[in-house]
Amino acid sequence: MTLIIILRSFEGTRSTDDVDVAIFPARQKTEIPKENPQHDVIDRGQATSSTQDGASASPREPLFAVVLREVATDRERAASSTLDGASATRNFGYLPGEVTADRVHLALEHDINPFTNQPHTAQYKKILEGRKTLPVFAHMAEFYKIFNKHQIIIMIGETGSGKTTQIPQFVAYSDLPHTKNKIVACTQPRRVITTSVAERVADEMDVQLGKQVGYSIRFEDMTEPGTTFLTYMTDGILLREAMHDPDLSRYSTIILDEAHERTLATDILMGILKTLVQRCPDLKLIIMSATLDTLKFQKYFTVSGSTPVPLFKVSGRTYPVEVFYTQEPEPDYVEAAIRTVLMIHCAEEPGDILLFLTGEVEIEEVCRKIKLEADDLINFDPMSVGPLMCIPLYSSLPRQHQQHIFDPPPKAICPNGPPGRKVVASTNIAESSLTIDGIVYVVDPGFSKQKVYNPRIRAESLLVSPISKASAQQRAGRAGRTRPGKCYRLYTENDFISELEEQTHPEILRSNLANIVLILIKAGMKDLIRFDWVDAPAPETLMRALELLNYLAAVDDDGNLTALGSIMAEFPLDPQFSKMLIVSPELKCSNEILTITAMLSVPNVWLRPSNKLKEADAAKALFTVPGGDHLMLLNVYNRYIQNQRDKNWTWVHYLSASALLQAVNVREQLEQTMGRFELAVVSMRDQREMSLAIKQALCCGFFMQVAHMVGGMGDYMTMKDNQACYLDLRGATALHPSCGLDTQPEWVIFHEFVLTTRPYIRTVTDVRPEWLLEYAPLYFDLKNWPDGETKRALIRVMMRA
DNA sequence: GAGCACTGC
Repeated sequence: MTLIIILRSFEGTRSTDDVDVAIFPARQKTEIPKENPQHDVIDRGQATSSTQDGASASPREPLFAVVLREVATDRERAASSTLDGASATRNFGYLPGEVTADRVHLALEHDINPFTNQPHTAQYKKILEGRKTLPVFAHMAEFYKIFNKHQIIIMIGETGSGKTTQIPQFVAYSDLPHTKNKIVACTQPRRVITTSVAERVADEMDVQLGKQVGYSIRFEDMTEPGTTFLTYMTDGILLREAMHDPDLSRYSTIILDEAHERTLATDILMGILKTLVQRCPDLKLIIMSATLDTLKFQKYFTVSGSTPVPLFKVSGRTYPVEVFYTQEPEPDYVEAAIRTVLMIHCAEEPGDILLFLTGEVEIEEVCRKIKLEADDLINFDPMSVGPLMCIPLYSSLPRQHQQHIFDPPPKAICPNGPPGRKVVASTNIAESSLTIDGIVYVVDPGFSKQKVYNPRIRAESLLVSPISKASAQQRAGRAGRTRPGKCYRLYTENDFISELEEQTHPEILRSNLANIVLILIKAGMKDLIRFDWVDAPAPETLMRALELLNYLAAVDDDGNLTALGSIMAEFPLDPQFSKMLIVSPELKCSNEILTITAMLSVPNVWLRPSNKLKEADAAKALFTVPGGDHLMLLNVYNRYIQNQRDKNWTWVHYLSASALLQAVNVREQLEQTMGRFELAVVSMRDQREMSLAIKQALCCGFFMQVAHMVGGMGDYMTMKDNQACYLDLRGATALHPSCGLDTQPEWVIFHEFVLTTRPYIRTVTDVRPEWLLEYAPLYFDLKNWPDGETKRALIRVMMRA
């Protein structure tokens, strides 16, 4: 078994990467030092407007019409040598890869849009004037000097430098992708930014969105093949494309933006592109990042022995932020945060406050307390303290509630009274995804919830952990977007310097990689140990991923992709789900499995507002079905469809309308993928038969997420892996209280393992052990199991059969 | 008898 050898070789190189959870030293009280504050002034970029040189051109001649002709003649010249080089001068030197900033300025000032040959609209000039004030714009000449000469560039562009909108346009002028049927791509980690930036750039280039400039995100392709030459896309989309076309041959230049965020997809793309650029000398690559880990990228992309990949730096345009630290560590950051907010409210100039917390419950609690305290202050002294409004912000908050962060601060209570102030208490969503205008003060306790993956128990879980220096800097920066601001860090400067990691651990070191490994194998990269990772994941994580894929029969014992695995890779899902979907037509329940998969792929649909807990639980109980939580999700979805996806209906039943709508979209997309492989969408009439079939399908995908009740007291043992199925109850878990089962079945399949007040399994359905033995004989090969209650139970099941 | 940080295909 080669797979075993591959796995062994992982074991041999093991350097398990346990995530450090350093907690700040405990201590007594907080003081915000007002005198002698520590300054941490954030670089203020200059807004320099570019200067135009005197290169003259007849203003009416369409420039790119000339370019197109020139390129054509260039090709002819190469073919027949009938033309001399003079034409290049006549046509302002527009040759791919040879353009200069002077020429581009000329084109920008021209009356005719070179990309459409239409006269520019009135708004074009107006927008152009704005663009000229962006810091990046002043560095155009420098950019072309580097870009024309090098295949790879690392760009450091701080917040507000304009890199995301301008650099792809600069590239387009140099690559002239439309003249050679190529595309310039710029990836983003998030969908909203992708679409809004594309829209902005289409305006700047004076073209219609979806024509020359477009975007591509899941569920929405706003591009026109043959016309679009600049595409903004999410990194996941490009990764999917790389799976099908490892040469990414459509592209002339690929720009990976926000590389410092180190999303899974961007990390893998960096690995793929590093080898790809060596193979394809015509492909250019720009890595754009906001922080100084660009040196790491530079080192990574520089092939040993050759000259270093050039760095191109443009400073940002933000206002200085003064940073304060506490003199002593804070024993209770929540309490300290409340005190700091109130202190700012009483003592500081008008300006809104952004407070970073870790999760929904904490945020709601803090908002409630701040409101109580602020009301007390007003009652006590209405003439010196203004009203304070505290707004929660986290992603599962319904959209219309999220909108409140844009509300103006409350008005003064009496005509000459002190003005009101707005506090936004937010999760990390406000660190990079959402920008709130008017924030002048940031309160940063220094923690966030972070995903950690423990390959040994195969579980991802969320842990409240200290943030990184980079993250703290990002949070502070949020105070300086509209005017100079202040950031109060609720930890000591010493802790900042010595306790915080430089960067947040990249996602790839904190995730289950089964999905990624399948994509890489499908893209032809079988040798995962030698894959050139920016940061290599723990060998054990890779081993677990390969092992899972092998159990699911997606890869064979030699580590080769099977026919089944090849189809599985096409689904935008974890491999357990795709396996389950692919077998479901045989079990005559693919219609239902599609729905269950969609429901489990979107955020939690159950709303539970803190002031309506009982009502929400009662509403949820109405959806209960005997079979378990998976069938309950199916029931909710079907009722949602029966009720014409009515928002009102979702509201009265305490269901998330947006999550359900997402489920509809996901389901549609999965159904399309099923269709591509002629997997039928079928149902059974008999309800009892059907629920049995659904549970069997669940077993086909999730046989590794089985728990067995031991001891009869509601303690369950999860089967972490063949080796660790001990009687030891330290590993015992329980059904989560949200579970809809009214009994405690002996064998269950669970969707999530959560670590909160204790280990829980959530979203649970009872199954029969004989199905497990039937559908996953490889995994349940008892020869390899240690003795124990679970093994004995399984042997009894075998004997019965 | 609890609590889903945040993205992405």
